Amino acid sequence: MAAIGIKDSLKSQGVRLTRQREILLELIDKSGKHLDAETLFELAQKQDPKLNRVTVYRTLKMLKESGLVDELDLMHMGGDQHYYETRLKQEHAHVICLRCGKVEEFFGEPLQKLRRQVEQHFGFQIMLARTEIGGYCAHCQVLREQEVEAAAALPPTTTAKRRSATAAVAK
Amino acid sequence: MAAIGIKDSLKSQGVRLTRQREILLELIDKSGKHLDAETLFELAQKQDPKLNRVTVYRTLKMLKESGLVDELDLMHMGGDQHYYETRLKQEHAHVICLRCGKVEEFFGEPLQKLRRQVEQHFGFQIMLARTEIGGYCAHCQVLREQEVEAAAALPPTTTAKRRSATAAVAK
DNA sequence: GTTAGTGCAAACCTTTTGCAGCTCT
DNA sequence: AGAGCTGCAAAAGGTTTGCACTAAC
Repeated sequence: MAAIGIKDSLKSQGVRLTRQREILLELIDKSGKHLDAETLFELAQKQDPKLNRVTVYRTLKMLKESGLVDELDLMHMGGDQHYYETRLKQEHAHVICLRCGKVEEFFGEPLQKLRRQVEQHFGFQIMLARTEIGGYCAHCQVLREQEVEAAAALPPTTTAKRRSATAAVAK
Repeated sequence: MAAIGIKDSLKSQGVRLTRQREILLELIDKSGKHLDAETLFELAQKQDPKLNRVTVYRTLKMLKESGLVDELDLMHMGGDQHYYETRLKQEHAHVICLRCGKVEEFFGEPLQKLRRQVEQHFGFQIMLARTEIGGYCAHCQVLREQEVEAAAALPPTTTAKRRSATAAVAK
């Protein structure tokens, strides 16, 4: 398990490996990706009911600052919380369906190319990069089409406003 | 001024053009880019002291949902607030210096290429995309180098922790 | 004249901070 | 032993909501 890599990295930085951190590290690394603080907290509490939410935040902050995990927004799909994933060697974009919430990852050379171009163009030293793409997945495109039509047909209440409402995106 | 385009777009959606919205629209469109809600609020208040902060949030939300402005995080440089810019035809990445806070914009074909690849690869319908790159600008790289060395030299207090602290990034 | 939009106050949600006590190393 | 870490409570920061009043069309 890759969590060992993280543990070693932390130890070499003089960070204490507490019971709480062991739990959180395991969860972040093993559980499916893109956990937010609250979810991580709930999972951790199952293993240690005493573990406090604050510890989760403190640990995430530390991991983020150590460059061991990346913080994502995922287009604020479910509110304004942040999501976390262990940092991969390979840069990737997150593709988020605004209807079903599914998150896909996309690896491709345009990302590396972009990186190189920015470094050259600005003489910039890149520490972290994040690409998030929001839209509708193949499956939801047709469902959304139906929803839009249904909404436009039924309520003869407001007229013009109706159209724009279909562009609204869950916050 | 481009704000007219936005106004027309709103009118065609049946959105009322109030005095408050006129003020906010002008500001968003004319003022330098990347305003956050609070700054926008302060600017707007100079023109109308009665204008409420809540109206700013409501207006931004509406513009965002109408696809007229884009919401940015800018790597959470100054906290967790969001930044806004009128949506450009041309997609671009935001390059943020983590030391001085300067934000550069980068236009380049890798962004279009990435977009096309994601659409093809997943059969995805892209509604919005965001690329943010954090690091150190040419100017701050040397300054940071000095700061890091100074920090490593002076305080002989904590030992190992010292090294990791240099990796810490302003939140 | 309607209905959308505004202001105000209060709530909400996520994240941070202060401090006393606990625990890794 | 002792600095680092945790838990608890409380605060902070950003954003949203309920409701009565106002103003745009």
